[in-house]
Amino acid sequence: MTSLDLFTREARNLGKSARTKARLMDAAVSVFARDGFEAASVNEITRAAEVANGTFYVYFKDKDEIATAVAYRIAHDVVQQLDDAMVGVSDAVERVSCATRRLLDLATSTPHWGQALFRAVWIYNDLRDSVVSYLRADLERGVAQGVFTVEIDDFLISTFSAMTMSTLFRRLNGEAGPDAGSRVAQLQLRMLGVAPDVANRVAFQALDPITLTMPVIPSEMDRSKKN
Amino acid sequence: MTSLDLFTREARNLGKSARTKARLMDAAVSVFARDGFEAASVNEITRAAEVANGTFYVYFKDKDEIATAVAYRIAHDVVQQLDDAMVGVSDAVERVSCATRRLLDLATSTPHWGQALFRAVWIYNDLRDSVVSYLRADLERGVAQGVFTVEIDDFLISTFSAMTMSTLFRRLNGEAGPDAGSRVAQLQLRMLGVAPDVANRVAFQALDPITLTMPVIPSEMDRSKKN
DNA sequence: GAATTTTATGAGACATATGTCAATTAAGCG
DNA sequence: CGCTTAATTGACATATGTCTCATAAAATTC
Repeated sequence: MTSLDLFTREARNLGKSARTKARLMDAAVSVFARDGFEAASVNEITRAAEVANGTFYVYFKDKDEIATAVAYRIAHDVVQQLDDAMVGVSDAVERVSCATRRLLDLATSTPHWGQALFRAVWIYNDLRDSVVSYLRADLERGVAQGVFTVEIDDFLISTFSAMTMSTLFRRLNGEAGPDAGSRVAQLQLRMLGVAPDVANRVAFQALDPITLTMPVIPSEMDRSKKN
Repeated sequence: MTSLDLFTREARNLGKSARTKARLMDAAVSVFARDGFEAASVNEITRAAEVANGTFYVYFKDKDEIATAVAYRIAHDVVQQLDDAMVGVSDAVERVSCATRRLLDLATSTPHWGQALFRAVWIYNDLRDSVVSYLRADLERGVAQGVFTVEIDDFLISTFSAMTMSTLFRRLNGEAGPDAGSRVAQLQLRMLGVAPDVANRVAFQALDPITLTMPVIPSEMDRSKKN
């Protein structure tokens, strides 16, 4: 078990069952991050969680189910926080740029979770859609404000997301440096129709250093998961 | 074995050994396309090739080796053809746009191979680099011609490629329609600094319908693979 | 604190994969 | 043809993984 046992910490005061489940989810995050979704095995997860193999099947039907549970939870928290961090910002150009940059900062600052987020968004389409609904709103706002000169539709949004996600991927692999967030934001803004000098200024302007953490809200979602 | 036994067809007049190897490679392509790189097993490949399990190991050390052989071969052919299809086009804007659109058309017209190409480029970094070296040349040409107003470096190229690749992915999944090539080309040109109206015109202008096919050159590369 | 329910355990049946090898079959050739 | 070499086979040893189930331990209730 690593020191990143965040689900566990969250479940500290809940029943034993909730705590065990949380241990498993934490373990899953680190195993997925280390070995990848496909290569990860249930055995490896239970070993990391320091529970017996059979215990796993009390809480999850199979590897896929724990993956989904973890993925949704992470994405939910991340989106929530990014959104919270932007109350008061009304300029669409800034919102779009900030969202990209903050997402990358956050995911990079906790690479385990970043990896998990990346794989989750990659694999689960509906999850991607939910992450992306916030983005759509900001893009449409920009069109309304007259600063974006593209048609906002699924194609654009997917392409935009792909730019962010590929940057996240390279950032996590060390192929891109700390300025990757600003750089991709700049390219995205140019693509959307923002004048190059404005894109450059906004994408590289300092970001007030809000601290975001990975999972925060001790929500009781996924209670009905056990069939 | 599917009807897309292209390696096999190519090896028709070669020795038995070459034909068996070709069967395996064809089988690998379709299994990889169906199950994905990681989920695919050697057993599944030999079953598809209708040869015994042991035969595989005569020709390839393991799954990775056949994957590499197939991947390099496909990428090599595709790049070759795209390049050939553009002799005489000197305008960088057109070159960049055509390359993206033609790659997508080609990969989509033979989805099996498109899948394999996608996964290959995704997984093998050096392969990506080789595909991408042509792109770099065109981008630099555009800067020299004064039509692109970005700095050409690894980050830009990766982002650019990610846009193409994500479009390929969605195209293969049916999430994007036939105009996806033009749309992504348009966005890429805007990103590079091409004026929106020019980007729009070039990306959507008709493409003379050159027929490209997946593997062409019966090259005898990877002869030294057998240790 | 005894009874009852919930939770955890880990051995093991079963499945599927990898890679090796001696035996078998097919090709090529004088 | 018959002989030699090349190619193919499939059983085998080994490994890894999934999931079940009888049972033990812990927690909760009365």
